[in-house]
Amino acid sequence: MLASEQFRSMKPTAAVKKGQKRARQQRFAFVTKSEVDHLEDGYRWRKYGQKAVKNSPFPRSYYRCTNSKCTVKKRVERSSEDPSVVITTYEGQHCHHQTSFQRGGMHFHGGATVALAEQMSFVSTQQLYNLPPLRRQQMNPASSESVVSSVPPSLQQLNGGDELRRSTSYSPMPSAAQTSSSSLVPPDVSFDMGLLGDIVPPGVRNG
DNA sequence: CGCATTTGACCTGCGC
DNA sequence: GCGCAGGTCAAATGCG
Repeated sequence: MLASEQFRSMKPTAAVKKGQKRARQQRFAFVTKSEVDHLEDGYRWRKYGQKAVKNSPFPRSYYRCTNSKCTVKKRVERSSEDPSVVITTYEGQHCHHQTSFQRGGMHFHGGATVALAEQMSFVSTQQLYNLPPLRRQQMNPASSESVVSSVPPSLQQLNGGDELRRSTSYSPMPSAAQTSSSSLVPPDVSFDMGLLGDIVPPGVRNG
């Protein structure tokens, strides 16, 4: 309570920072079928806020990359239509490698991560935010291979490639496809997007 | 002890 | 100009 009062006095500083809010950054929306809100995507996220949104009965959570040099933000909200569907919106791009995928990581629950990743389906930002078209190679069915190959080998190593690759190689998730017509990418690609961190860059960074 | 999460309040932008 | 909704901050609290 008292803290709040002190807080107010220093609020002005916040106003200054607000300017960043309007900054146009690359945004990527993912539709993930999961029971948990906090999806493991290979990075460490720190929750900095939670807000109830109008369109959904579920609160929206705001996460920020724990890397002080990384300005990537993530919004996580559940679909009002399908509570089991989690919509994750990434904003910005990572300037570092994954950190939480390391074995023994406090927040890394191996199986869960993979399970989630495989269920991830990329949704064109345009569909959700009506943003200008993004150059996404993933959009081309024929390029799916190139997408997979675009995954930095080092990434797979970081993640314990063998384990992940095995996990991502299993059968597609029909449920995910049903979740939204936007799941136009195969499981492998979906997973790729799940680790977006360094993925974002190729086709979009220049965009 | 350090880090992550929770929570309430404040600020900004947009629509009416 | 006012109100609403979204987004962010920082102190407090909890957990490992």
